[in-house]
Amino acid sequence: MAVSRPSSRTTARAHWDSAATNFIREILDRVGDKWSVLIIGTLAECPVRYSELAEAIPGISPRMLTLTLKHLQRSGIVNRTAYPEVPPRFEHSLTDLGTSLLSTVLYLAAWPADHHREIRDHQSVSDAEASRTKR
Amino acid sequence: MAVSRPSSRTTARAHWDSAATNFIREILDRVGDKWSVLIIGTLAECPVRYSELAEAIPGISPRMLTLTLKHLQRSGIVNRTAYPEVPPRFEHSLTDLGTSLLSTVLYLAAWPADHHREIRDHQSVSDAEASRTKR
DNA sequence: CAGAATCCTCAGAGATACTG
DNA sequence: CAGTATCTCTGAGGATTCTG
Repeated sequence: MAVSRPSSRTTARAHWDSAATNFIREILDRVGDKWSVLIIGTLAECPVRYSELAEAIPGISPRMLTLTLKHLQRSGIVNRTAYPEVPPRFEHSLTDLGTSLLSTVLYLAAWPADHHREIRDHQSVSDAEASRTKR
Repeated sequence: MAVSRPSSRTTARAHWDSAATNFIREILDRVGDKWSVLIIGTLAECPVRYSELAEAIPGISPRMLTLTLKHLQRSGIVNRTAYPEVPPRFEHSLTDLGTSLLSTVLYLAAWPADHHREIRDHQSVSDAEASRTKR
């Protein structure tokens, strides 16, 4: 990662340059929220209608679905195509950029799957500690 | 990604099962916030003291640094070691779990770097559209 | 069907000041 | 040095209702 390490010996520690933090913000702005990843994952295979999205993602409100979709469209992740039919149909699909993002997100989602045991083991330990210090 | 696709033909669309959404929540809980990734990245190479972290991460308040560190400790990402010296010294380092998370986060951070051009190109397009519709 | 508008709330984030 | 303790305030997100 792009961390600048000043050559001067007076500053012993590296610090984040603004470019690196901007990269972090860039992805977190796109996939750091509650719904984006789920939407991106749902659009993975084929174009999806608004109501299908709402059905596929339990718990999302129409408001959040619309807002997140707009956000993803602005970010160039999602395409929205209108079909002037009756009843009206709007299909949402991933752009090329969105597809590339999907693959990194899949990588991300693999982490808790791969480390399931370590995560669970740690939790029992730290829960025990918490109850001990509380007493 | 673990998406269940019901075999019944009445439901055309896949929907997220709770295990899959839990995986998403799991990482987002850990790296979805503003500071966690920066802290994890700073701890990458060697143990770091509290004040070094504060210096390395511009703009973080003591409160957020403490809060995020505690959160990461609870999650088993970060170790905190106290050295009973004068002046007191506390070193924070990545656990094994934290190191594994770091590598997936580095992968994540590569995305905006790799797609820098596409992202920028799209932004000029959508900005132009925005100003056109606004008029 | 696919949303837009409106209202509400409450957790997260910052600033500031204090302490073992 | 390495944190707490308060206070405040913004804004993400939910519920509900209305519309092209």
